[in-house]
Amino acid sequence: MSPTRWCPTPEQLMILEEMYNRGGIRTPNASQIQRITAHLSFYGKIEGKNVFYWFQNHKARERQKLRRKLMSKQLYQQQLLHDHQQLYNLHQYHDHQNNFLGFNSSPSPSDLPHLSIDKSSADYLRQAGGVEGAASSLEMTNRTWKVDPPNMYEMQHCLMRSYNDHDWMMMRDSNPNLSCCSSNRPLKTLELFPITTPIVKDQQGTSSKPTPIYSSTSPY
Amino acid sequence: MSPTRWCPTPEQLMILEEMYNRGGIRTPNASQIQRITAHLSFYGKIEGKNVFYWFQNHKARERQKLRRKLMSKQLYQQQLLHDHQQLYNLHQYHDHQNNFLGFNSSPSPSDLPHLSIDKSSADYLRQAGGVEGAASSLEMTNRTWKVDPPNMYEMQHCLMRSYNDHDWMMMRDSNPNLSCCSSNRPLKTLELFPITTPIVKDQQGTSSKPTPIYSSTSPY
DNA sequence: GCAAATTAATGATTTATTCAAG
DNA sequence: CTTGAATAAATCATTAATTTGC
Repeated sequence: MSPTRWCPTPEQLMILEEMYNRGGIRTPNASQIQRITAHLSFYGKIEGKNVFYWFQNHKARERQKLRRKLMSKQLYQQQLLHDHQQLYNLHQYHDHQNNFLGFNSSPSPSDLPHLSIDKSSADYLRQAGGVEGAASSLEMTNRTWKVDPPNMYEMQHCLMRSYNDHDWMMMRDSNPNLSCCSSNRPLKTLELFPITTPIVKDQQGTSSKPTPIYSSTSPY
Repeated sequence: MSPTRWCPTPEQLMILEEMYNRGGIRTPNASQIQRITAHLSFYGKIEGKNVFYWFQNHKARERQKLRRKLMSKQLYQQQLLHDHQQLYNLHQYHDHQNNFLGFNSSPSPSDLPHLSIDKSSADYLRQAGGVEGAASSLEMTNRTWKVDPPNMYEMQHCLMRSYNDHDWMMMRDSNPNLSCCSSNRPLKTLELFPITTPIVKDQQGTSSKPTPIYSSTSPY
């Protein structure tokens, strides 16, 4: 039927987040998942596994965010200290990113009563003893900071460069060949114009978890 | 900054499309990208990232087109008529899908033979590079965190299975090869153009990542 | 014909989801 | 479970088509 992956509707997402934040649900068990799924299916197609995965990942990533936040706070304080010491040096720190921007501006569930989970729902969904301290609804964006790059490009993506066109990124070229375990070779430069014809296996569709291009969801 | 974006010449575009359609290239690895870039640079300015993005976008948009096409054919209204009433009934709706099947029926236009990639081109593009990724040291401290203890229910590794309803979870399994079917990754497409020795056999689904290319998410 | 105005394509980024190793 | 990495989807942003009025 639908070869596409689950794409949560805003309502679904909101409900899920409500369950996470207010309901304190972290790792719903099978029957909980089923109930949640049934509930959410009103707002769009969804399967139990989607719910499961969502909670898994959301929990993991909330923790990650929290940790990162603490970390950056530490760094920030260190930085402050450091800056303070060097206040009168000639160094100028240009604007220190801070472009972690938003807070989620999603409407609170109270604004959309129909979407909110009512207490009874939350109750029956709540797992026994499952409510944790719950970092609760701090929603931060994933974005942290970017090191301000000498040039515009060097952003994400490992090592993107902008100057020469062939020096765009340090492309690791894994050769999933068998030899991978026998000896670790040092990095070698890639030749742009290979002289010989490669014997190689690889390219899409070979080698272990292939490049195979195609995820199962692809109708190709 | 970003003065202007890449604007592919007709020749470049044609070659890229040839590579995509006839060559079956979808996600070129690093060395392939370099070679393609080198090749295309004859026809105009281009960098590796342009090639990378092109394949990303083209793949995504082709899939999108296809999906739309399929979508319109199939009764799509079932989803829309999912009413709220049904929710609280003891509905047993099966969302059996698991079926994707299409195979791309290789569109094959090449009206300008002199621009099409010839065999040698395709060959060298299939060469696998030899550089192995530098080992990145993981410094992640394992933090202690009491997992939500109450319900570490049976799931975890695959015991999630049908309850009364559909079996919705196939989860990853220690043995992902067999029987997994619904919508998990490791399915491969056949090569449209097995130019090089097709190593049909490889260690199925075990270890070894696909050709890494680069990550699109690393502002962390 | 021809630009300003609109719209469609598509290059480039960012975000979300999945995979699979530890 | 936790987590980094890979990938797909969504989105942003700019260029090309195209429409429209003159």
